[in-house]
Amino acid sequence: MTDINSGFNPLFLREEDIRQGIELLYFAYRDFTAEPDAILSEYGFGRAHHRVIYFVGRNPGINVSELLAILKITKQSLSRVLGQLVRESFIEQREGTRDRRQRLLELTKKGVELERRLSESQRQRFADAYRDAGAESVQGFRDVLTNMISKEDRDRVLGPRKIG
Amino acid sequence: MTDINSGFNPLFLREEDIRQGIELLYFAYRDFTAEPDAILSEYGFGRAHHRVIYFVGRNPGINVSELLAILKITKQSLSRVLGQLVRESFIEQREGTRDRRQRLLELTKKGVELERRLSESQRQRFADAYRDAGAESVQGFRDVLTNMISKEDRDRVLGPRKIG
DNA sequence: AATTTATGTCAGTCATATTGACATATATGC
DNA sequence: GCATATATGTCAATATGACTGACATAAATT
Repeated sequence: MTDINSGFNPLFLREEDIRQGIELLYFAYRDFTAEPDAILSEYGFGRAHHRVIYFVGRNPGINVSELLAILKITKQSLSRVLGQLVRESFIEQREGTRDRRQRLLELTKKGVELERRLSESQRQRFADAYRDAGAESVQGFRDVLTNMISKEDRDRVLGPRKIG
Repeated sequence: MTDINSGFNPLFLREEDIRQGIELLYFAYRDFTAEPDAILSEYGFGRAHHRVIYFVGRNPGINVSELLAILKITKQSLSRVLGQLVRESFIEQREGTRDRRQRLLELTKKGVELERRLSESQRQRFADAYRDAGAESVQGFRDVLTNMISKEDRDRVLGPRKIG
């Protein structure tokens, strides 16, 4: 096995490809979240708050059930985080019109500002990667990641959602 | 702003690209870790154990400091997880030869088996995504993710490491 | 009127991370 | 050889974000 990189052993190469893919995903995800995490800590928030702010911003008027379905966490877990965001006026709730039991969520002006600030750092990182890798690479990036996502979640990323 | 998808507003489209990238990364990472997480819970382990097993497997003979540098966690955090893995014979330690203070880590047979089992589920997911997206896409995937990783970590993923 | 649904809340637990302080053994520089 | 730096370990306290289980309320549905 001295010919590791010469293509004699495709099975080994495949294994190496996988390992590289795993590491790329691990490090990219970690670095991608590092800066938002730092911003959030200024507010005493964590990554969970970011996710709530993100998906409420992305789906204005979303109700609690649908938010839980996207995040795949329990209502007890969401409760504390969402409660904080509402109390500190990053998110506001209104009663559902068709169903008055629902709480429809949306970002306040303050919430929109924080969301912008958080995505800006990610936008920058993405834009840099986009520029350095080129448009074709970006399409490949999308295709591979999309295929890695379970069907259920895939619709969420790709499909034009109508919520609320 | 009725022409959202017609290309009149490149700034908006760029914004949409970013959002899609963010979501792809979020969902892909979550789904990618879901199956290993389930396997780990059989052993009473969590994702932290996976990371330790993974990087020790990838770098046999790694010492504690270098492992800490890769994981970017505190030694107190590592301690509990690594301690468990050592006590339960997934990882063994030997004294450094050049420096007897060092604990050089490697997987036991049992550890290698668990590592295999964990990566197998990820290998499968990656292989499926690879097949569906095609070889060119995989290269794009790699390029974009690589550019998203901070320089420091980039060497870790790409460079041939010699540790121990 | 009975049941289901949307949401909330109380209480306890767990995993993973943190900071700070201190301990020990070994290596290294003067 | 002594002083200092390094590699590692450990005790203690704390925070975040997740979990399960049980119970409560209001509104919608059948």
